[in-house]
Amino acid sequence: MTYLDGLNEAQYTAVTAPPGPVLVLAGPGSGKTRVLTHRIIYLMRELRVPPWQIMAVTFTNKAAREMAQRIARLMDGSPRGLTVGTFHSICARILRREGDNLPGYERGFVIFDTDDQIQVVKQTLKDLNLDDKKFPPYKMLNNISNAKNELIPSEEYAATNYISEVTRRVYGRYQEILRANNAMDFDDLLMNVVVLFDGRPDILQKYQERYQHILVDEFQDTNTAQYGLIKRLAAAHHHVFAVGDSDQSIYRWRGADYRNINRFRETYPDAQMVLLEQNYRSTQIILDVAKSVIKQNRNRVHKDLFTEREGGEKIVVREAYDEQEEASLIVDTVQRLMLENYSPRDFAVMYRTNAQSRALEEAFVRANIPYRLIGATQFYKRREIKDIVAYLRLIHNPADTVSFNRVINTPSRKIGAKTQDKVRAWAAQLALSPADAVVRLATDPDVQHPFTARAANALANFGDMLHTWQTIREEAAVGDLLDLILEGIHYRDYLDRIAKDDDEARDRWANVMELRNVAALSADVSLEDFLEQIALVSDVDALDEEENRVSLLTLHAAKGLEFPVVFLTGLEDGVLPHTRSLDDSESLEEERRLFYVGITRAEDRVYISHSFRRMFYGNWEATVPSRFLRDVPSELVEGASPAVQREQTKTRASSWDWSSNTRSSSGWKKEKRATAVSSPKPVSAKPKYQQSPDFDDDFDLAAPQTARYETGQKVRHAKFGEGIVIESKLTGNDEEVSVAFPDVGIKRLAASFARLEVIGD
DNA sequence: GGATCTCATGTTTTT
DNA sequence: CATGAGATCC
Repeated sequence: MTYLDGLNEAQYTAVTAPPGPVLVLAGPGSGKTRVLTHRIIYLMRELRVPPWQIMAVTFTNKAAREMAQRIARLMDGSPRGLTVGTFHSICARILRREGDNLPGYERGFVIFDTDDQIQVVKQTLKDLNLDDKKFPPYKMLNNISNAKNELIPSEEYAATNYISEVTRRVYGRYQEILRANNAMDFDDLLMNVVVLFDGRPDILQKYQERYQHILVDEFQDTNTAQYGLIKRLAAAHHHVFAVGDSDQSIYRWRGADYRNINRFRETYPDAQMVLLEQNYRSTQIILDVAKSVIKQNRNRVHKDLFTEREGGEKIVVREAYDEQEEASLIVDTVQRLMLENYSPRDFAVMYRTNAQSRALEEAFVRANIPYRLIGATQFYKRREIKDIVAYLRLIHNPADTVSFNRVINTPSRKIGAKTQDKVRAWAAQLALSPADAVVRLATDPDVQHPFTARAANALANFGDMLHTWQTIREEAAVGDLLDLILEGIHYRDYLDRIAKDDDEARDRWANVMELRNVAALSADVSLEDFLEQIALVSDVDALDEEENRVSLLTLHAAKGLEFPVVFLTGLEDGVLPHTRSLDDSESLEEERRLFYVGITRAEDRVYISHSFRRMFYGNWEATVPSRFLRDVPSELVEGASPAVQREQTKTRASSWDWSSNTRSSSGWKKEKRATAVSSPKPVSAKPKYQQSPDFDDDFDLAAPQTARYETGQKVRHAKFGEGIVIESKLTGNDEEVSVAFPDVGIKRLAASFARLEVIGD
């Protein structure tokens, strides 16, 4: 039984538990994926459960992939018929299989993503004559989504006030439109399976018999729909193996409810509970910090995390002056640690909001350290990808009016809004979808239509193309179909036209080619499956995970990952915890869990930073160090306490300009920086008239008022050597100089950091 | 039909 | 500040 050898006692207990409800409370780094995979193998090998009777559910494709891979490795090949997937993909599969039993839907429904949903809500508001200023589409959509996650259909949506009354109507109409488009949104995938099961006990029974064993990962993140789904499937046999950690529940705002963990114990009073408390990731110090942070939350199951990695480096807490300094502190530390055998991939910089990534990126670019931004603009949300996918979707499902609207005049074929309205009205008259109507126009020369010759011609051309694609899509591989589309619509030319510069056009085209590659890779996949795949998969870029780069990511994106060195930034009240959570204790606890998740990602070292001032909506504001820092025991921290650091920053800051042009000369002190900032000394760019006699240039970070470099100047840079200034512009509080260096190429440099020496014009 | 301007807006986002 | 959506102009 080699595969059971390396398990600790608690893991072993969980893996070998007798069939029945099992709840595994797994602390961070306690080997939960290991337990899940080994449990699956145990079921198959020891309990002789056939693989097709096992379903393992995760939230992300990545988690599903990892689990499947680990099983395959341990078993020498993937077991036939084993179901491992996300909630959404498993539900989509069930709905496809039961396509004929779904009231209101036809086979081959498509999946609408968030963008499409917004379009539908806008259409809904128009239909109902509602003002989209008063009822912002995304808010309406949120309400609808929340209702679906709670398994509340539109008819049961409680109209307790004006807003909810409107929401109820919007929700109802929204569903009608989805059905007319033969489309489901993400939430429908879950809810419709539940609805199907509730309406058809025979179908439910079929799946209950098929899936005798159900395993759920990240159980704390389940919402009511997901929990309801599991509960129904397991109602007959109770063979549910749930793994989760309520301390890592950070998706409450998406309907996730960690109380499902308690519900589990109510649903299955005989559930076996297993606590995984041994951590295999972090040092004891890191763990102790994490524990004292999370301890402050109420109503939680206490876990006594421990590790064999005694001691460790103390964590470091630093206050920077502003975001830029915070970023350079981090970059400096990364550079220093890279001299000690760490490589870029060992570092992760985490933040609460995406907006914070900006300053960090700039600092990494400047320092020439490779980084990757995780989860920024998703591949499939890019305009060019959405365009092409819309064509594919329309070919597959002519009822999809959202895609039709997107595509009818993209690239422009001179079919304006007026004509489009006419198309819709005319199609309705013929009882056809707009797409089918346009095809009809192209194929039936006798058809009556209301269009001018010019419009009719343009429409017929489009209809003709559509018709061709529809005809060949049976035989052609998705990749070939895609090529035909690109050619037919001259998409490359279109990109060249709309892009601001060559770079953008090239980027966008590269993305299209990336999509084409994905299509080519799935050569024998049907169009329907391909569309589903790309609708349910978000991270195409997860492919090159092996790249040796520093990771920049939000705390949310960090869950489930681990890094030797972790930087947690923006530990300020208003950022972490976020302003929007300050007046609600539940949200505040979730913010604290975010912090906890961040700390527990680290193996060796944790660096926490906050800055003294931060830009909010265009103005600088002084910050308050995060209340969470008070929960970090000072004996585990290297350096001064936040309060002491704040005093030191104030001393330093008295030299810096507070409101852009006034300077407090009275508090001026000629001392070296109090904290270990090792960034290059900024160069003063103050105009002479502002300088006082005892002015110390070393401390001046204030804005230059005039450009110091101009195009054509010869300059010397300490590292890059001699170069020629090709551009210089003032940016807020600095000057950005582009310099062409013969050996290294063109560099964009911040004048205050680059210390360029002018050597001639 | 496309470019340009103005105005409001402002967490987190596994699918 | 920076972005995006809608209106307005050409």
